[in-house]
Amino acid sequence: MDSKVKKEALVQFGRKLSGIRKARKLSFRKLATLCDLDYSDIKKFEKGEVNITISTLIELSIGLGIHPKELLNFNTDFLDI
Amino acid sequence: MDSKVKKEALVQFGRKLSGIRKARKLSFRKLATLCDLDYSDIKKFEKGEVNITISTLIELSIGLGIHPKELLNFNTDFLDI
DNA sequence: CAATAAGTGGGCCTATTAACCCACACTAAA
DNA sequence: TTTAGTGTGGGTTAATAGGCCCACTTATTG
Repeated sequence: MDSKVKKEALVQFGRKLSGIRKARKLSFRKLATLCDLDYSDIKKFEKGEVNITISTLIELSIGLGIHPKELLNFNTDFLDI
Repeated sequence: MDSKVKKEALVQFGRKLSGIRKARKLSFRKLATLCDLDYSDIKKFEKGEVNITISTLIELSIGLGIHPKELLNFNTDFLDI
């Protein structure tokens, strides 16, 4: 797919994740513990550097206590839908 | 993560994708063309055999003309959230 | 009937995700 | 001052997703 769209989607996702984590006042390491993920990876996700899989997204949603779809609840003006 | 939860999430996602595709009366090959994906892979997604990444999910949502979060809009009773 | 489209199952190779670890600087609190 | 917590950047290795291709069977339709 168009790599610009892909990159933008990952950045949007990262911003969403970052916003939710901060709203809960969780540090990277706290969230990582809750999600059973590595703390340094969370940062990479938030920077949009990693094209994560559904299972990782599920882990994040479990750690944050939200529905997985919430993590994709961002603006999609950059998409042709 | 617990592989049972992961498996269940992928199956739920697959069912959702399958339902939306059928509602639009799209064959695997038609949807594959719209999404710029391989037709045999769509089937694997719908069977929950592949832990797809966000960018693939975005491609599917573009092809289906829906918001990406819709593809994760499934029942999450199997999750502890 | 013949041709076209669709469903199904299998396989291959490369890029990269998942899952780790480590080190250092900075801050705040004990 | 020391300790604990945090942000940040960098790295490694095994597993697997992405992106392909092919073959066969089963509708559908012209």
